[in-house]
Amino acid sequence: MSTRERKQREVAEREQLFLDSARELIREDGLLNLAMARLAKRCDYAVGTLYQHFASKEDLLIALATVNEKFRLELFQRIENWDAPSRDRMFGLPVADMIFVSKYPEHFRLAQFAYTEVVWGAASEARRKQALEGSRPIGELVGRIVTDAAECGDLDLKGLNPNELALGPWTVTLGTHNLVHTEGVLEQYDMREPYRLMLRHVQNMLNGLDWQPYFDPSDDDALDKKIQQLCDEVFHD
Amino acid sequence: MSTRERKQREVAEREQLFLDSARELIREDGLLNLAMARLAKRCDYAVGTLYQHFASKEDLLIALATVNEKFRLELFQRIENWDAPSRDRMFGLPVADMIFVSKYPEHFRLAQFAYTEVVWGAASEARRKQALEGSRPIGELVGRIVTDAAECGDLDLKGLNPNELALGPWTVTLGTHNLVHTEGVLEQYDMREPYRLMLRHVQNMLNGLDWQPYFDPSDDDALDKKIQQLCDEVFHD
DNA sequence: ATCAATAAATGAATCTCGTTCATAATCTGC
DNA sequence: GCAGATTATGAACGAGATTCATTTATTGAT
Repeated sequence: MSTRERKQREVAEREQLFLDSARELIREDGLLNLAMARLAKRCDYAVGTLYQHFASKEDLLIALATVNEKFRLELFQRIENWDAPSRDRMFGLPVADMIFVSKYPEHFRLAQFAYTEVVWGAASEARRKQALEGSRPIGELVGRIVTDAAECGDLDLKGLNPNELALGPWTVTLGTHNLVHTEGVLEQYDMREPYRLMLRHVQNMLNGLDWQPYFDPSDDDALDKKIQQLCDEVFHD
Repeated sequence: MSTRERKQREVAEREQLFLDSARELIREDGLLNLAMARLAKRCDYAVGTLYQHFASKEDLLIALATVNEKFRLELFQRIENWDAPSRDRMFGLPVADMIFVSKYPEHFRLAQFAYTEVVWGAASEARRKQALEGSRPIGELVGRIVTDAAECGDLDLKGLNPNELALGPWTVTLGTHNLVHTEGVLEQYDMREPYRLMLRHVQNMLNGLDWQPYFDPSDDDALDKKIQQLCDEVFHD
């Protein structure tokens, strides 16, 4: 029955339109100025229609964060499929995040807010489940890289499970994303290149974990080369 | 003129009352359910009076985050004055954060939100300045510990300035705080003790930075002993 | 003690925005 | 072309942030 399929496609397209426009509006006016009525108007639909897709404003925010993460997962997958030593793949993840941020500059600000108790709690059960389902593959992917490293002898887990070990680099990247979105603070300490420092500190941490082969984080040229290599071999676009 | 002084003290006390009550309300009903009218009522004042202290709701949130950080600074200062090797003092900071969190469990959720562009932007210029002034001593304190470590030979900065180096452990702790307040995620990976992992990963990172003396992060007993030592010698209360 | 001048407190009124739902429009199968 | 079902609409409602005209309290001089 092609009518039903067309219908479904139209609904999906409309949802995409709402989400894309929401992203635009947030970029223009900021997260807290996102108004459901304005969003509906920009899309030439009535507010009621908007509410047929999203149970609440919070529901929409979670949905938006979730679709953003899909693109992030895609970048991560390209890293996973990259034929390189485990340590380079692990290091590739924060590099992928930098690329992700350049495409979705508002994502981590949104995520910070969206996964907050109140927003999370005001989203529908289905939406929350969808969000968790969406983040699971990322966790699994990182877990696989860690497990792989342990199996091939690049890394000793020292009693941690792969997720617990991955938490280290995870907090470094998450903390950096959050600091970047914290007004005034990085400026106060005159740090111009937080993301470059993030990469360096991830390398520091991987060294601290004895993840082989050792990398000299103070060697700026070597870091540049690694990044360049990633861009050439994985993100050539 | 004692009348004027009394007046000023009364105003300051009232401001404290507003802030304390706001903290209570947030703990009870969550951040987004904080209503200015309810807050005023709980304090037995009219909304207009509340607005004589805070230019807006956002202004109040920034003020609240700022006073919380004062207590955090006090804990950090006790670490700084502690007569111990530089590495133990550096490690003491995340331990202080754990104690801080047990006293102000909502602080980092609030901070996450409050330092967001929109809230930050809606606060008064004076309030923002006050917030930055309040955070500066913390940065300086951490910077002093790093500088001290470099000077006494425990640490090689390898081209970073003290703040840039401190950014590493900072992102680990900040990232952890944020993950703790992110609903559903840590549960998904079955991580029961995020703060203990935080300490372990900070040690990993300090090892990666070659901050002497080396510490074995996989030695659970040694970690327990370090924490116990800190509690005995610095936080005996 | 009294009074005018000043400062502070008040809360009803306004405005914005999220959400609902009775009604209108559209679609579906016959 | 039509009855019944489905979907879209936007006016109406409610909650909450903010304002400001009015009331109340304080001060200093007589």
